[in-house]
Amino acid sequence: MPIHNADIAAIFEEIADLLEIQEANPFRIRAYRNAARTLGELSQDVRVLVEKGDDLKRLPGIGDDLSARIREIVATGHCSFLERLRTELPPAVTELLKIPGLGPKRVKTLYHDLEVQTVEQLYRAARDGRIRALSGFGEKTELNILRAVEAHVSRARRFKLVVAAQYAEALRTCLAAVPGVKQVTIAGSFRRMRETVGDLDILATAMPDSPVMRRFTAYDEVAEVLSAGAKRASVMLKCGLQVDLRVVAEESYGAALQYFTGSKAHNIAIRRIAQTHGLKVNEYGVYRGEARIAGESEESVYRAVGLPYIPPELREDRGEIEAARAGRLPQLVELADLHGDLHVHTRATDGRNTLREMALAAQAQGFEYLAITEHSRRLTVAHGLDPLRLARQCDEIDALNEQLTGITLLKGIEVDILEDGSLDLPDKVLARLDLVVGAVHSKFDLSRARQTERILRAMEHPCFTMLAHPTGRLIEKREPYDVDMLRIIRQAKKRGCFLELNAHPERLDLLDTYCQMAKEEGVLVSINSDAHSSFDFANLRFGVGQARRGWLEARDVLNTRPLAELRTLIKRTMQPSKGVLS
DNA sequence: GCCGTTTTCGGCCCGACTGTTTTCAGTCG
Repeated sequence: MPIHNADIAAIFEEIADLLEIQEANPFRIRAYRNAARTLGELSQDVRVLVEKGDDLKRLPGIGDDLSARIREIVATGHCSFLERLRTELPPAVTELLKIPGLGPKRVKTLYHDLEVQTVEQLYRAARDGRIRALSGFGEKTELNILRAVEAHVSRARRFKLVVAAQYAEALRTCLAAVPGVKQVTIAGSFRRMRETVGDLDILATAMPDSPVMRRFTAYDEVAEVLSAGAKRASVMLKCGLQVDLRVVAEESYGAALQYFTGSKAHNIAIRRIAQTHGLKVNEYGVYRGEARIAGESEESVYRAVGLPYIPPELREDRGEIEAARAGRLPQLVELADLHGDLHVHTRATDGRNTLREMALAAQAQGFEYLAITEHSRRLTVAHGLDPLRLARQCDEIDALNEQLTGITLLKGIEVDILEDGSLDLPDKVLARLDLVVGAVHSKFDLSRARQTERILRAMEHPCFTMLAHPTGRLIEKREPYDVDMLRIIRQAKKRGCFLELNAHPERLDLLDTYCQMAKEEGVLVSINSDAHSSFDFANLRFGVGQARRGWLEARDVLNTRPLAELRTLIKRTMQPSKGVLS
């Protein structure tokens, strides 16, 4: 079985866990974790790099030792260092580190004094009252462990951004109304527009006597108060979402926002830079010795360490700091840059609104064009269009375009890509359309090679304009299908066609790293709503967020183009030489 | 174990809260 980046990352994580329990040098542990992170986010296959003889030490956080370990893992499929560690400690104990409240010190004590190796053994030890007797533990800790194990078994999940947004907005409104509160901002991964969030981080500025903390812990959706101090509190909502509130004085707002937005890796990198300038950055400000020199705004924090403002979506320590330093930060795309939407449905198939309703809703968004792209006949569950029904819809669109002013409907289709890579409608039918969006809706489990060939072949079709939701994943529901995205992106470049970034909050597919890849290869991405109702245009903000996380600028996005330019770009994807279009 | 605007050696982000202890270690974000 070929070794994937994720396999190597998992090995390094396990090594870090075991070293941690052995109380190894913390910086050595961090080195393994950093390397695991680097590999986990790498868009290229490390195995391929190794086989090509590339120098792995080019990768951040990979030096002599770790590159040798990677080579060993790629060559043999296992890591002798990890195997040696496993003889010293049972591998199952690393599972204990995942229990909130248990760190390496406590896990080590539990293992040595009570021979606890597994979560089940931990549960029994806590239930039987054996943990409270250990030095450094007490009754309260034992109870907390018991509850943490119960919660762990029921598995704390991540929340889709759109779901977290509902809780976040309600809480923000509630807290903003508390006396003495000045500003309330949702920070954390929510502000960075990650596709899912593990918890909500809320920042408030307030007068010292404001009852904001009390109101927060007494909020009626709170199931449990996890911790509560003067400056910080954590609660668990009834829905299972953890919320942390941090309260700071107004003068510290920028520093606290920067700190609380993260990511952790980004903040560590920023603080390290601050050190080289003889500065200290914390959530209250930027300090030279005792003197506070910045912190009222995020801009001031970045300026103090010699950097321009970095947008939250970029703060992942994935090259944004180097880009900032070099003055090469992207001018990220914004919702207002979009001129239209190239993927929506109507009542003709599985949408809820009529053509006219969708057109008017798009116009209300300020759009200049809207492509109607129904499902094709193979997708019977969605009542997909056959050639006759599609022809009728095209006539309807032509007629409606005569009546509408200020918005143009484009005739399209979301045509199924069949298992062999052919398209689900005859060439002559496709040739009448303004654009053809191809999508995989079946046979998700093909091998990587066959799935990739299937899509590449579909893209060869002379009418093919755009690949919809390129990996097919549904967040928290369905894994992406296995494809070689680099090959698909390069094929798109060769063919001059486009990739969709589907803004549906359950899809958000392309992933951010693939957006970056598309940009680097010079392939335009279209941010589409895949709207099935007139309300769904609201989801475009999530798509734009994902695009920003992928470093996309307005010029990297197809549907920021005015209609005339869009038509020219689409026309270029057509290949009349193949005869289909004549 | 990595890395270099002070460094090829000696550093490596920083503070809040909890619980157990009685001045602080452990954990978390």
